[in-house]
Amino acid sequence: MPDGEGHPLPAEMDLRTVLHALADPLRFGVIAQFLREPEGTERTCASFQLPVSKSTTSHHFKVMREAGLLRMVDHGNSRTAVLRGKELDARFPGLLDLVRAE
Amino acid sequence: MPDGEGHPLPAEMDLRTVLHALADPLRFGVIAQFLREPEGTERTCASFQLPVSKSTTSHHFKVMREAGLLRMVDHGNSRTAVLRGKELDARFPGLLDLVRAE
DNA sequence: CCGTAGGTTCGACTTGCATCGTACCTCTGT
DNA sequence: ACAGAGGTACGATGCAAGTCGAACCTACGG
Repeated sequence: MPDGEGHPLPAEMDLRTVLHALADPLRFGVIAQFLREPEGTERTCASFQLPVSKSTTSHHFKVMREAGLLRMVDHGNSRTAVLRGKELDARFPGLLDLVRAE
Repeated sequence: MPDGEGHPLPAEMDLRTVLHALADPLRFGVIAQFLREPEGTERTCASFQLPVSKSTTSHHFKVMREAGLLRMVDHGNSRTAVLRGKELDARFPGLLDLVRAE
């Protein structure tokens, strides 16, 4: 599957979709972990060691990707996820700060 | 039922609970309508004329109340809902601005 | 060339949430 | 005293979302 789709432009991002993505405890935790690391940090999905199966992990990352929270980067061997920090700050100012403050 | 419970203190408010409450289209619409009116505006649940039954409307207002978004005020005859604007701005700065900007 | 690691997809199951109807409560106005 | 308006509580139902296992794909390393 080519990277291709699943990465909305900032203008296409829907606040309710983003809020729904963040409302799940596992997904919220992933975003919160990204915010504790330097801007632009890349991590594999597996590195979070979520307490669910591999397919469920993939599902959650798909939800976050389609909401616009993450960008999946293909590195040949392993794909990595990156928080779309600057784009989210521009589209939804203050939102990530709220997550960070938690 | 006395007003009593169901009104968390700002410190007790949970961001994920609030995000979940806002993720629903009907509830999001209610909060958005409050934001288009003057601070402190009181409205009955029925005044929103949500396209659902009376019991479902009550359910949605309960979710918003327990999340801390609204305060129900008993006026003898009819109870009214008020957006907890200042408290939310203090606890989750920028959150209501995001809803307002939508 | 094959095994392994990291992800995705698919179908099935299960839990959660929105929804409804009904019954009930509390005030108000008549 | 009673009827109606506005809300709440409860049980049941239907659909969406989270979860899983199994199969598959791609790239890398031995």
